[in-house]
Amino acid sequence: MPNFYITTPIYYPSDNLHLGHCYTTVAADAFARYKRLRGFNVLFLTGTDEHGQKIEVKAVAAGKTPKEYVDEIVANIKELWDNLNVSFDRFIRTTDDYHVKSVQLIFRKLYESGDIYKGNYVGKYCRPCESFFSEYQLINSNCPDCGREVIDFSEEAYFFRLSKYQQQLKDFFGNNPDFISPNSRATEMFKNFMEIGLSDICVSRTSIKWGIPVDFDPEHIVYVWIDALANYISALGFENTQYSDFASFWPCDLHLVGKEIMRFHTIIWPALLLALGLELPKKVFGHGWLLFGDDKMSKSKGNVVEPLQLCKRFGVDAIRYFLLREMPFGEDGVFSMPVLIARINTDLANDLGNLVSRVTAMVFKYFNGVLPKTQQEECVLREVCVSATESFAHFMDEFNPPRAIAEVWKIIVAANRYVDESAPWALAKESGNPKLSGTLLNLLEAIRIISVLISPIIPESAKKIQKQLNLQQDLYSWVSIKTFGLISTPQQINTGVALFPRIDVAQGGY
RNA sequence: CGCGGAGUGGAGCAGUCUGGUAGCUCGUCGGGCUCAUAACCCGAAGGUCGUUGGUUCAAAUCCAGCCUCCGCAACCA
Repeated sequence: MPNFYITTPIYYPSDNLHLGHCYTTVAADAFARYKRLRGFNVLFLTGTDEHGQKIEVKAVAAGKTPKEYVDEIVANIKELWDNLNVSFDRFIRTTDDYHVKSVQLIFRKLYESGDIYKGNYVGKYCRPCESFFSEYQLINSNCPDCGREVIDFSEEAYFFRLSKYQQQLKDFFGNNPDFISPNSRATEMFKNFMEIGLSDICVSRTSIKWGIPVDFDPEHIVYVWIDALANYISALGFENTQYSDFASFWPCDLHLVGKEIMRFHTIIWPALLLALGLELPKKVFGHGWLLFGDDKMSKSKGNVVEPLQLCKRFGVDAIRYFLLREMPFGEDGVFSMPVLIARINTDLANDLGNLVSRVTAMVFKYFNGVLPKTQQEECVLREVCVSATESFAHFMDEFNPPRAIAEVWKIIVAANRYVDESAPWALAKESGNPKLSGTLLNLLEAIRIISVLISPIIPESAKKIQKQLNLQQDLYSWVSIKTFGLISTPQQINTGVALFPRIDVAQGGY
């Protein structure tokens, strides 16, 4: 069985997560589930990046130690992933002992090889904000956050020789055109950074206390680059004894990240790996942002929709479906209540939910819930199912959920049309017409295939549908859905409640 | 002249790489059906594809200029 290693970014638990974080994680989950369905041995990693000044400050304000503070948030995050049915295999926290150990060993290794050296960090500092800025971040020579005066600042720090790897990185990009997806982001990275030239980056701070100390120079705290990025290999057991999956799962198949951290994952991270003599990841995919109204959704702007509340109100799968269906491939998408509700009502309730409902209802109405022994009727659905399954796989392999989902809906739409055109209620009037059971069999078959295809997207609903169909488990495998016509009759099916109740906007649905 | 992305019927988008009668979803209007979650199916109206110019037998699609909006711009996890 081939291995597949997929990661989300590790999230910063300075606050509870918002819907944007959910998007990244749910997308990664859908890919992980899809790969498992295709027979891959998947390792799906997520976690939290818990060090740094912002958390230190937040904890003090809350009257807690940093660890107490993040423990609480991390518990919330795990609850959130649980509610969203995120099937991660491993959860790493940068405060985990084994990670701390790995980071220290990595830092030491790079120092000994000369890729890390001691130098002087020069910048601007805003006292009230306790923040550092580079010269050109300043607005009118003042702090970009509060507008007050900044002072010159200099401290001893360790630097990583990023500049040394410029040519190697260029060569790598040239030889691996698919390394960065989508393509527009590759262009952006190349034009904005590679062509301008890379300079060394500062990888330690003495002004921060909450972090991993450099073990041979404990005044210095390892700065976020190495601390956070190293999670992808420490979680496999690189330079620690907690796990031993490095040999089998590295290099990573897919780092799924937001577009704002592309630079770290496509330039700094590969350079660090080169310095360590390790293989580079196969792909970094930079997705767009979930916009709320017209703004980027962010904690500081306060335009945050509470993910747990959304799940409670509309159901997990409605939220998962919305996120995966609505976000254009690699680009920004917009969230709003009306759009969410429209998606639920039209796609989920009217198309999918109603299809399952009307077909199963007919099996009960005409056959008391047991479809009798019958011949397969030739119909258009066979062709639609086969081609949609192929296209679905194609788009999922390209990490393009919206297009993949659209393929499933081609089957759903065709099945609804098939019901109308074959008019089972008319067939039912001629008692004993074998066409009636044959028609319903075709519809159950289509629903079977639909249930498998959507299982990575909306797993809970897929399971409910499969329970209603009441088929043997092996008819829900990927191999089985390539063939239309595997259900044998007689077949008893189960009743079920409405999969996706319509949201009544007039009744104050939101 | 910092870099990149976007501009397509009322709304949201696909199509642009590999030129060849402009497509999807929602909405609107008309019709059909009655199995179903007032759901489903069919049909219609509606766009000179931001703008100007060029290449071509032919351009939303290629080239050049311009306008508008957005994001990024090295230590902002």
